[in-house]
Amino acid sequence: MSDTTPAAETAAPHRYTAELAARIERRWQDHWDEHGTFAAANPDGDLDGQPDLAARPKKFIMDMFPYPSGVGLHVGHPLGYIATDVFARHQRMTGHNVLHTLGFDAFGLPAEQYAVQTGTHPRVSTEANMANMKAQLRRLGLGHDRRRSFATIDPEYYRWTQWIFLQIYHSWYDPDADRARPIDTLVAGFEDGSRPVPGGRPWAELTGPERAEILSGYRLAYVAQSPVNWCPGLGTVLSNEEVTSEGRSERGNFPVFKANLRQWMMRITAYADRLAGDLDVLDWPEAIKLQQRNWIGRSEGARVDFSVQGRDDAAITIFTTRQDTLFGATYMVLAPEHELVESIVPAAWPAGTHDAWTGGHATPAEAVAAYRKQAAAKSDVERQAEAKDKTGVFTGAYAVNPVSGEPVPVFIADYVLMGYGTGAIMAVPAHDSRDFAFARAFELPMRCVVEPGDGRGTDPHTWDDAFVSYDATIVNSASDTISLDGLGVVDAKAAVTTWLAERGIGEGTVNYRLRDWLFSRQRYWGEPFPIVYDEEGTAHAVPDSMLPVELPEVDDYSPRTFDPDDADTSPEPPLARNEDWVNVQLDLGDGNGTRSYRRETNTMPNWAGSCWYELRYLDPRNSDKLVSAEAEAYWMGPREGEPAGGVDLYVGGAEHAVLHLLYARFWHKVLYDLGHISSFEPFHKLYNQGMIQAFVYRDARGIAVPATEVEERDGAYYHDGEPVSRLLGKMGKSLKNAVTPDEICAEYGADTLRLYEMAMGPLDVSRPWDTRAVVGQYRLLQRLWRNVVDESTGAVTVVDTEPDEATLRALHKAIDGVSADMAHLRFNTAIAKITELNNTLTRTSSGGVPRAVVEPLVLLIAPLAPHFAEELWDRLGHTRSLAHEPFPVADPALVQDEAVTCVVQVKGKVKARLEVPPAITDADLEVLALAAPAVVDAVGGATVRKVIVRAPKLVNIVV
RNA sequence: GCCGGGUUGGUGGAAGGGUAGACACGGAGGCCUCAAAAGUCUCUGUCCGAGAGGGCGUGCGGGUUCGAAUCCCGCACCCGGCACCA
Repeated sequence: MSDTTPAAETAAPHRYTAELAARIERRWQDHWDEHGTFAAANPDGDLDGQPDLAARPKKFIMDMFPYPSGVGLHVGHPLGYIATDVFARHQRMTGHNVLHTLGFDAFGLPAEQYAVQTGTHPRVSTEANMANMKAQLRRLGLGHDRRRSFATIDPEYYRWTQWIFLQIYHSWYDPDADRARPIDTLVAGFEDGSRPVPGGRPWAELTGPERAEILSGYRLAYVAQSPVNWCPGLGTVLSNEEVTSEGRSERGNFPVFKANLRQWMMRITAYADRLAGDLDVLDWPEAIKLQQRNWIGRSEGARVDFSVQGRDDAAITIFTTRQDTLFGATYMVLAPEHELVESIVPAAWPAGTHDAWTGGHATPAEAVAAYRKQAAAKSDVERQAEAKDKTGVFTGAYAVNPVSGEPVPVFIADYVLMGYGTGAIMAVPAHDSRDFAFARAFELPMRCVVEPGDGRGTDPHTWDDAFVSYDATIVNSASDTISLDGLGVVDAKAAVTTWLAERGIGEGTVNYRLRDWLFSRQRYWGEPFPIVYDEEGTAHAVPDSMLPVELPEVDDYSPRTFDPDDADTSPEPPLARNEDWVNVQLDLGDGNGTRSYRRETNTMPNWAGSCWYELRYLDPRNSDKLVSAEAEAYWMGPREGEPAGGVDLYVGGAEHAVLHLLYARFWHKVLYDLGHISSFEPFHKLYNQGMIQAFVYRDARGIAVPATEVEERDGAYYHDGEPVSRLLGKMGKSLKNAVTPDEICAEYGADTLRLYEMAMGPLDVSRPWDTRAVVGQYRLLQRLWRNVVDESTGAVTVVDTEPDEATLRALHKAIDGVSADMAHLRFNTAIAKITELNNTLTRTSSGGVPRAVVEPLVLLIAPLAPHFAEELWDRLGHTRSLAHEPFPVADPALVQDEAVTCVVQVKGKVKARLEVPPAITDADLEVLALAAPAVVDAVGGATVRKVIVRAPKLVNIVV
């Protein structure tokens, strides 16, 4: 494995080799474990005991925890873990009480699929995978507080996941208080009459199921019959967030169909506004904030009622963001599923109905029924593929444009979605490209009400597309009661909104793209719902005292999957097969005594466990509460610079931008509203690490060949003599390009691997792995080792003489730079500065390196190469781990060089370099520069028009 | 289509509007060695030149500035997100 031959080992038995690195690493990993070096102290509770630690400023540093997959880690996986470890170690050395640990997200599809593949129980394979991953991670020297680690599959953990579910279930969103409150407060309102009961009947007269049905409309977790994403290939339903824009499952890439099913939902839409608004106080990458904002899709506009001609009792309510174009609404469209459609359809086509509008049907009822059937049969994918071709049919009904009083025909068309806004729109073909396309196809009238600024004229019939602009003037928009002509878009909107509100036919509203979160899955390997159903089918919560509802042992835990393309299938939860578990006799403590119940057989999605794990790290053994108030306030409470509170640094992949991060924020806010925690955001600072990529080599058939067997000749690549293509891609077993941390550790040691991963480039950027280049960091450690230890005797060679001033300046410059880089996660440049300093020492200190320089240097590299640094620190005569040793602090007086190179430019070109003192004045420098021979030559007697002096680094002479 | 982010040597990458290419890999050469490995030293953007030196250079085209990889405008390409959301 090592490059060293036996002969060299005899010559240099104390060289820093892979073997020595392995010994050192094992030794220090054991030492840290034995001494609990990375234990973070809580202010109280069973993790207390180190008051001096708990008195320090805290830093809560977190990684997105892993799924314990069966294939093991490749070098890309630990990138973020190493980065947080380096940061955590640096923070520990700058006087912080640091909480850094790692748990496992062990429920869910990947674990289950692997278990199914290997034919073992998910718990058995998952636990084996976790043990394997823990061993792989331990080898990297990650400084985790092991006492705080757990897995989401631990019953003691998912007991609290179920508890939180019940908290959400037992809550409703009070719009007046703008927060979640216990459902009891709602019931109390219904009982005493202070809040009208939906349906109008007194609460006392309602039956149990009727009450349950009403409360379902308020609960933050509720069961509803609704169109959901059904994925036969996975055998489960999926949330909107888990379906790609191509209408396929994010996992497995199977087709997804709309099916109308009774499923658990989470009322995340109640939090849409806060989830969008609170992003402002978070220190997150703008790209991620933007993705969340887009997903939530807040849009301000107005609700407008259009009366239906000949029907005093019916009005069509639409949502628009362009109420300023109301005069331009020349027709309306309802979604095919809209509930009003049937009631507005007349018996016969109105006289003079355009042929193109009827779809060739004899009556409106026939036309509507045919179109509805056709629309329902279309999958989302088909619907999207045909997005450009607008289809629809006239309902035979006319509505009235409320401002102009003109009749407008009402269509149904599938380009209007039932799930957004009110499922109905006013169509303004002149100023909306979709309406324009539809109007062209159906020969509908258009009216220009926003003056085009591009010289196309005001006759829409001559246009190629709609004129869409927010920066333009309204025209053609006047009636007896209102005129918008001459107003800008913003003012016109305000005027229309006011006008509508005065007449009670509309108001300004806000709409969201976000839908409620589909929360149940038909899987075995997930948290059971703490819910049972009585004989009438009414859901009841399992009382807290009966938690956790444990996942039963079953013989057949594999999901029932189907032909991926067969939409005519329906989900079958594996738990439903277990009648003994499903049918129970329970006393729920609600006064009804022991009764028969059926358990809920769906399980929670794998996002559930990751929705709150940050909180459990704080107080992992608490059996009374999910987290003690003191621990939560200490580690996550709001404070200066972190107004929402939360984790100080959360590192993970950008692929969780919407899913995990949105769900976790939602749960956190519910817990905050209910008074369980003091922070109202879970993650204050978020950082997305890049991906480690690897070259994928493919032969003529397009099949990946093992990357290690590929040879390069003259810029081309060959495998077994055959040419292969090369493309940068992901690293993975299936692409035959995976490099494991174990291989690199064996060949160079974990410290080299850590350094290499951190030195490759900025943490947030993706870059290709290059095994050949790892040796560079190995050489750095060897050179630094040699500056301290004699390779043949093992003796420490540092000297106690004072370093010269140049060395001292180099040291303090490095300290200064490395400190700033560490604090800002710029580990690549920190390593460059350490390398530079070490190279300087190697070059200048042949008689032994002064201890006063080596010791700070060892501390500088300690967060990056901790075992290596601990070993040298020990050999330098220190008896305690350096984990809590103060990080070196630069002396400002020594940070600057004694002399700096000043560049003298003439017309922007460098003509001379001067060595000048850093404190030189502009005036002195100008004199020096103008006198330099090379400058005199370059100026050549021309008139100096201007001299720009930026002492001490630059002079620019303009002639 | 809309919204983000990016494009710097053979490679990964450095550069608060002020010496472009730090640090590292790879490559070339020297030293050490019987030899090799390891180590170490020098060179390594590109073109012209024996050399001193000079020209050109941060995806392309403009602009602002004494000075632009960096700021502004336009374009090309790559990556990511959303996608009939009214």
